[in-house]
Amino acid sequence: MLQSSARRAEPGERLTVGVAARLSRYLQVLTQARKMGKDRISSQEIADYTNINATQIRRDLSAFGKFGKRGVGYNIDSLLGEIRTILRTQGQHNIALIGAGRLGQAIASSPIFAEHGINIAAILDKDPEKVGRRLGNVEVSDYRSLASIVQERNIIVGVIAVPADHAQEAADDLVRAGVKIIFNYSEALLDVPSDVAVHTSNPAVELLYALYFHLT
Amino acid sequence: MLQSSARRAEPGERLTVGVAARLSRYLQVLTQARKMGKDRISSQEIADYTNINATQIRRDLSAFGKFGKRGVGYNIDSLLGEIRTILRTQGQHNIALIGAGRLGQAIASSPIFAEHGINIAAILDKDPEKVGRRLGNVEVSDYRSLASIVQERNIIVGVIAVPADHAQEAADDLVRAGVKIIFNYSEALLDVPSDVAVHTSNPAVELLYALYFHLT
DNA sequence: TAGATTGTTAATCGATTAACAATC
DNA sequence: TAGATTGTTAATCGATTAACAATC
Repeated sequence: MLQSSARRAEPGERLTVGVAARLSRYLQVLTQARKMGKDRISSQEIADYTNINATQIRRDLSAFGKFGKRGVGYNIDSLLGEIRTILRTQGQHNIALIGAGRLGQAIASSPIFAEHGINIAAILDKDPEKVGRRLGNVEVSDYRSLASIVQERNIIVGVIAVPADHAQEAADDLVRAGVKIIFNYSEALLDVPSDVAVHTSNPAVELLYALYFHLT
Repeated sequence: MLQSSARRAEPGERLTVGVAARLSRYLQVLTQARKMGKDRISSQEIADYTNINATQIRRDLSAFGKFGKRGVGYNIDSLLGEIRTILRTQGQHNIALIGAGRLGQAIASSPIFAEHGINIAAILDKDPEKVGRRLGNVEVSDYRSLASIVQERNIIVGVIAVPADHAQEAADDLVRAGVKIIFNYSEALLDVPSDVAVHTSNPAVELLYALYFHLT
């Protein structure tokens, strides 16, 4: 028997939610560490930046292969490649940004998406003043052309950066255009069909939760 | 023996990370549902908005008391009060926003913090052009007065909304001023003492993770 | 070699879920 | 009453952690 008792994940196997979330965070740390000129990193260093236990990190990684060197750590470039393969995020992904207001402008001008191979392929707004202007590298399009743009530019994610009172309308239009993943930066609760995934980002909620651990 | 086998949490007991995170999310849903004019809600409705299992929600809540009515659901106002008591977030909390650029402006003009009793008590920027202007209800202060403002205005949280290359400097200055909770909206990794909690928000990382479940 | 760090085990703890009686 | 939904049990599964041999 060559098979050891340690379980190694099958290639086609689906990750659990927890593992996928943690691998994504390792990806961010590795990306930044590389930018800072490092070429290797230990599980303890990743732990310091993510607040994820170092043993857990080694365990997560060793489920897919032996990526590290004992006594040395992990090579950042090769680990980045391994995790991208596991998460299947090697390619380029196109997203549409709804809303060219202050938040939309902040998102469009941030390098945060490009760094991870995510391409803002369209920015849409209803305001004629904003249509035609450039934000980042993208020209703002008329909101009414949402459906055709989603189809033409192969967009799979919609990012909602409009005030709460227009968020549901944007979600409805994205769903009608065929988008299955929505990131919601308004505080509104969105009603969508069950095959559409909504991620609502609410800094205030995260803050309340952080405060709890500070106050106790 | 009046004591049942179901364990009820002690008043002084510390919540686990998972419970505190989920309670915070219930808080958000309840806040929004109330704004939409509802006065009661079922565990299934909360489940639909949070993607947290309805049984888990009932279990989380029943650990602290019998807050619902069978056949009816939960009263939104009273449940809000109960959760706020559990999370000890009844009061007003003061935060400082570092950076009055596009992201800072978006955060300052959003109702998302005020809705949860979080008060943006100061906004700081290095740019003389921005100092003195008003964002939301707050006048932008000179970055150099950070330390004195943190002390005077009883600020316990710093929100970093500056470009990555200035984020570490902002973190260092916040730590020196005595702030123990930092929200980092840049993509930089921050080095801070171990008694300071850093929450880095990275939409790209969350997106990669959402994509994984979409693609598989 | 000596020191550092991985990969793995084993044990524990909390999260998750289906099912259903209780009860509004 | 009939229908709906909570509160609770019981069973399972994944997360977490300390410890340490393997090995770079």
